Parts: sequence; C-alpha cells; structure tokens
Amino acid sequence: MSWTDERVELLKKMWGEGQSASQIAKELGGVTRNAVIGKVHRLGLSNRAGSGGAAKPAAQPKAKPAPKPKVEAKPKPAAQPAPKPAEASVPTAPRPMSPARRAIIPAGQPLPPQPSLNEIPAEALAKVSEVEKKAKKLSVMELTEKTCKWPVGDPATDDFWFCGLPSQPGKPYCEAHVGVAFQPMSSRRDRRR
DNA sequence: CCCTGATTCGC
DNA sequence: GCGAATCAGG
Repeated sequence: MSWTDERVELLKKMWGEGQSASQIAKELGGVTRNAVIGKVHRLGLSNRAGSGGAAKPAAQPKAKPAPKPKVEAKPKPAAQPAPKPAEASVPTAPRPMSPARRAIIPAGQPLPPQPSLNEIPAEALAKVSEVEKKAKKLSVMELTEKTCKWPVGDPATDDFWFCGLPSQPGKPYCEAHVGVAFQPMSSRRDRRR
C-alpha cells in the first residue's frame, strides 16, 4: 500500500482526533502502526499540539553510533486541547448522568457485568463522567477485546453507548471504569479467617 | 504482557 | 519516502 492522498488525509484526520497510531494503521489497513508513526513524523505532525509555540527542542546530534545512548530530551508540553467551544447540544439528554441507571436490561445480552453502583467514591464517579465525555461511544458491534465495554445511558433509548476507550489489558473496561467497576467488595465485611 | 509514540537507518 | 526494528515509557 502507498500513501495516497486519501490515506494521508485519513491519517491526518484520525491523528488529529487523537487516535492511536495502531488504530489508524488498523483503519487504513495494509500498514503497521510503525508505518503510520513514521508517516506522521514525515508529515511533521508528530506533536498533536500543532499550533502555538510547539518548540522542537532537541536537535539530534545527527548520528547514533552508540547502540543505546538514551540521551533524548523528554518534551512534554502537555498540550491541553483547547476545549472545542460549544458543540451544538445533545438532543435528548445533555447530561448522561452517572451510571445510575436501573440495573435492568431488557434482553439478556452478553453485556458486561453490571457494576455494583453501591458505594463508589465520588471521585471515581467524577473521573468517569469526565471520561464519558470523550468516550468513543461505540455500539455493541464495535466493541473489541481492547475497548472499554462500560455501558452508558439507557439501553432502551438511543442515548446508549459503550465507552469504547482503550481498555486495560485483561480487563473489559478502560482505566477509569475499571476503577468504579472493580470495587473491592465492601471495605469491611469479608473477614479473613 | 498489553499498549503507546519516537527514532534510526537500510532500503 | 518508506517502514521494520528498536527504543523508551505507561
């Protein structure tokens, strides 16, 4: 496969959206994530910051005879994506509300285990709501072994989707959701004996 | 081990 | 220009 205009465009688009190189590669097909990253660099958009004063600091000494001279600077400009101003308005429920939905699901779909929304730290919930804002909002079919399967919204409405963010290896949820889903059953109770 | 992006360098 | 191999880190 070659980098046609369209493919490059898609690459730019996805990279701009914050998609990972592997995801982009997978989407494009015929290329590896390395190819994508390589291209990204060649295109000069390695840094997702883009505008502003993205200072490319370290000027490589040109030449790397030493097998492992890990002497690279670690520029972490922490580019905070300027929150896109007002994105229309959500038709139905602008406020997805926390996962405080009834634990009842019409069909016995192979949904992930219902999180025990008993005593979840407010902070964890806050984190989740935060995360849900940038969730990929996947449908059941789009879920893979590596996407967060945390359900959001009411399955009986259109306002239902799955988190879809990268899940923790071995876990069905992303980090944030793992936090609330895998609460260590009651703090007290279980007495070792 | 899973993943991420970054860099190098032979092609 | 391309991208596998490698590196460095979470």
